[in-house]
Amino acid sequence: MKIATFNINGIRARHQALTDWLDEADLDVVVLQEIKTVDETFPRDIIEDRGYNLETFGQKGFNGVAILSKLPLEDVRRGLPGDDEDLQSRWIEATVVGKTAVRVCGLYLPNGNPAPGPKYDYKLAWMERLAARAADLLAAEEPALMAGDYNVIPQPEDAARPDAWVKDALYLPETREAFRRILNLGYTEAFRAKTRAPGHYSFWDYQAGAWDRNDGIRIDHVLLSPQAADLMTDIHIESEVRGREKPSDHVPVVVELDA
DNA sequence: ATGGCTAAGTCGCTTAGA
Repeated sequence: MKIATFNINGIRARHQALTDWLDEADLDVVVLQEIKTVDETFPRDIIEDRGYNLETFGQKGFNGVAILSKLPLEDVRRGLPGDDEDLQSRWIEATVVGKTAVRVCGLYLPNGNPAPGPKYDYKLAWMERLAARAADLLAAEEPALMAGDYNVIPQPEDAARPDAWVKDALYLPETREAFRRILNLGYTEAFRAKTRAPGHYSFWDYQAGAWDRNDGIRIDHVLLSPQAADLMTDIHIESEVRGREKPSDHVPVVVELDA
């Protein structure tokens, strides 16, 4: 089962980039972030015409997540539990049944800048709620994964210029601690299970020629429950996508499970 | 401390992103 996460940065502005990639990548499941539209104006046809089932959790203008799957999507849930007042669309999950059933969660973790401030408080509170959901998923003792734009640079080797990020919400010690707390519940960070090498990024800013200078950061992650980690056969970052026409500022991360 | 770019809504600027 090939599962990808991709922050698309506006689904309506990214028809070509998304469909070109979908047509060549041969995926079973995709979680998308920053669709930046309500469900009513999501371009369902470009997805469904390619044989995907589709579940969206949109929002006007910002945020918004979706799950695409060639297999049926079962028991779909929208919204991260733990705060009924939270109106931002940043979490969707569903079960995909291949050889094995896999609980697939797609997430768009808050950016949190500027820090300190209310946006950073929201980020940390959201990460607390994520930890609670993550613990519940582990308790099920089944293959589960949480994939998406975490807006967390876990380690210095995950940035081309770590010094430039020391006061940023993506890299503050408290952010990285909260991310580690989730990992330490018992999750495997899929990409780091494959390699400790520096220089692998998933985001390059549109500004200042960041792509041309390879001034990137790795903030799109896949976390695996132990039962899912046992099934992982490969993972890679599709950085080449960033160099195409009218790209997202993020690139897809693709994990393969024997499931 | 920055804000060189991009998307979307409020539609000629502002907000948000990271």
